[in-house]
Amino acid sequence: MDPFVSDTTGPVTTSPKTQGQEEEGLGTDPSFNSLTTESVGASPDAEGGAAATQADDEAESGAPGSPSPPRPPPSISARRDPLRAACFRRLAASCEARRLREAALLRASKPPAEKAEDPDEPIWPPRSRYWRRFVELKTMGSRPANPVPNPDESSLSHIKSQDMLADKVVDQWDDSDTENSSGSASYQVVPYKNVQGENNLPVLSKKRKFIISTYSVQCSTCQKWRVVPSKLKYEQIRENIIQVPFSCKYVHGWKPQVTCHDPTDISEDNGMAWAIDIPCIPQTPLGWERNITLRNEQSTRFADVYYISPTGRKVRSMKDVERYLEDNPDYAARLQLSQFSFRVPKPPNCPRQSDLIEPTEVLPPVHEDPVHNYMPAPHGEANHLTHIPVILALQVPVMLSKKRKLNQ
DNA sequence: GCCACCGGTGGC
DNA sequence: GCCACCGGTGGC
Repeated sequence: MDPFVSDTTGPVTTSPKTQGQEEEGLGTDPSFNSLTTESVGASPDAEGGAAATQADDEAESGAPGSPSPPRPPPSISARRDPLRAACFRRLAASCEARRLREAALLRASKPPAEKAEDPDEPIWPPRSRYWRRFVELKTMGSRPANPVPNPDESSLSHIKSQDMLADKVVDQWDDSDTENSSGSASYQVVPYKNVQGENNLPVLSKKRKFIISTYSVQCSTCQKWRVVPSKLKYEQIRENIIQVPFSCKYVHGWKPQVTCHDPTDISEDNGMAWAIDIPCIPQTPLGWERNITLRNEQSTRFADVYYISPTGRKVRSMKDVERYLEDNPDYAARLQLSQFSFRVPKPPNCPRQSDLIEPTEVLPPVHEDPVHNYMPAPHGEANHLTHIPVILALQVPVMLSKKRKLNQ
């Protein structure tokens, strides 16, 4: 039996919360029913932001006719941690590579005159369909029939709105409705007029938020990365990955006919930031939400983990959980502290000394047909200037270092 | 005033 | 060295 096909009768996990989550219809449902992104950390200012924004800054300062004055380059040398600085340098390089790739594609598909002179158009991330849709609607000055919520809305809303969001995503990927915005216009960035009839355009904050938009698991056999279509499915895999090492054969639970012979779904040079997750973290209790906040590159730590309770309370530590359960004995009867974990992901290529796995050894090859073929649009693309999409990756816990030692 | 973000600190 | 915990602080 496929332990990761959760719509079967025998899910691997046995906890009540798992069963409850299974009832939400994960499994083979390809409609991406966990679209909630994890809100993650932001740099307090544009200058001190992640190096992922470096390409953005450079592009802005170098763009002809740019209203922004040139900015000084990020002070990589000033960073405290050389390893972390190297990580972010690689990230910046990958972002720049992605920008160049997509810019080239855009040039090939768009007449030069058209890409013109819209000073509002962002340089990085490259102009995507969402931005073009935004410009299109902005030009039309239309009021969508169904203004949709900002994807940055409270993550708590995901439980009740997963199906709705999934429907929207399916609609969003249907280009045939471009002419008819009623009902299925892009839910990402939609300008509309306020009651005074003024254009209420999205506010481009200076804050740069890391948004976990993609969940990926590494095959224990071929070491290729497989994108997991939902956060809940990802958490199921993560909880059991030691007992049941992930393999490509389990991918058919959400994407049929995938084997180790197929190219990797996603590679580390796709322009997104990566965070390597911790195995065997218990699934988030039903009604709760586990969020990861990536800190900026200058911070002494990579990320923070917190839970949002069903009542909306944010807990940041096990002590917080204890206090919450003391204050809410009704929940205490159904919850155990062991269902919570505040272990944080680590940056890619920056393993802790105690870690055996070096991600650089298992880099998958580049896939021409990346994750977006069957993944929902990352919320991070909703606002290009502020959101940096992050891949939360779960690496197989294999003793690669031993293998390497044998080879040496 | 709230809260996201950050860093200090102490335990292991 | 790593990590859990939590208080300070600045932006909104």
